[in-house]
Amino acid sequence: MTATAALTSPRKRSGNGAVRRNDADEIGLDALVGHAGYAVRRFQIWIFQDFIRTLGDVDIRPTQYSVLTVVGANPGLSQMAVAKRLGIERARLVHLLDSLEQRRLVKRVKSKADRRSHALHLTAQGATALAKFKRLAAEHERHVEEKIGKENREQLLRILAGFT
Amino acid sequence: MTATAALTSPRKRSGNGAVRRNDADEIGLDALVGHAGYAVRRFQIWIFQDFIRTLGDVDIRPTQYSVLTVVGANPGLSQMAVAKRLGIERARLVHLLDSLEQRRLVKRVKSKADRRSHALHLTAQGATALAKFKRLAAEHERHVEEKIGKENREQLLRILAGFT
DNA sequence: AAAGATTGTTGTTGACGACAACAATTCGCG
DNA sequence: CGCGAATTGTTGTCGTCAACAACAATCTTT
Repeated sequence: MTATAALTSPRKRSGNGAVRRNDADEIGLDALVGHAGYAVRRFQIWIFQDFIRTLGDVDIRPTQYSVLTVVGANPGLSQMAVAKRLGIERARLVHLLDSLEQRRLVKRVKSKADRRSHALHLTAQGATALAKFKRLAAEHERHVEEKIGKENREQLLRILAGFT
Repeated sequence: MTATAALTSPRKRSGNGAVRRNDADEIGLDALVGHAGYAVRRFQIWIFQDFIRTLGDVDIRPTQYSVLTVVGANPGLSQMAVAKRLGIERARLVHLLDSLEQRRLVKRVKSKADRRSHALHLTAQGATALAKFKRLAAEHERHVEEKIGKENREQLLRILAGFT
């Protein structure tokens, strides 16, 4: 089960007689191939890069998109509620909202019911912008489908549904 | 397909008559549920937290583990080769190796063949330590299995095999 | 009314990815 | 052969993100 790499193709050699194995595809991952976390991590990096590239023109990153989506679907939520729902630190959400509010996509309304908290709403501008973001995000999702296959993507969503 | 939350359980009310919907399970994610990236991201966070907790006693993080595993399976690799294979910036790998070398788990040997590069090896101490890390990592992997199911984990590894 | 909890905010720390610059060394090509 | 181009390890900066800790303002509990 161990040295997979050492057995196959003839090795390139440099000036002297030393073995060169710099080529990535000859290097075995050993135990790493059995770890879900490694594969998931690599996939997550790929998927975020594609998302960022696909929504590059509108300059929206995955976390910003998730906040806009949730606020759009649940107007009036407090920052605490959004943070809890998305698994974001409330300290971090502060900066995210600062940015989104500066761009006039979201507004913080002082809650009458609980004067500690802010009720979050999309601006009119934010609502139309979000519609565009969703179209681009759907395009990104098609990239994912092309990469891993339609059935695999659906299977993946089913397997991981519990984490949303 | 929209307001899933608004229909069910009776709402808690605060002092006045305002509706409270702070409870996370009442908040809809809207378009987010169809996005693989969101699910993958949440899962990846969960899985890394479990890895870090399970290997907490030995103070090894996922990236460190991946470096040790690859060096252990391919002694003599250059830093560049390891970085490329694992998708790590070579600048970042420098710090990772600094830490691992200080802990006497890895050593950088000046390569005779190419005097620019370092050949990476586990120390004897590093080899026995890695064996322990692998046992703990296998324990972590069982946690994953318990969380999503044996078949689902295998399915996941199959779907994402291309990213390793 | 007093004690305790919650909300938004600010700040710090550390892991991480992306980039840019640099010296030492090797490689490619004329 | 020799010289310019490329590679390797290193240092440094910048921005993202998770995890904490502290704080003032404001509820809630008793």
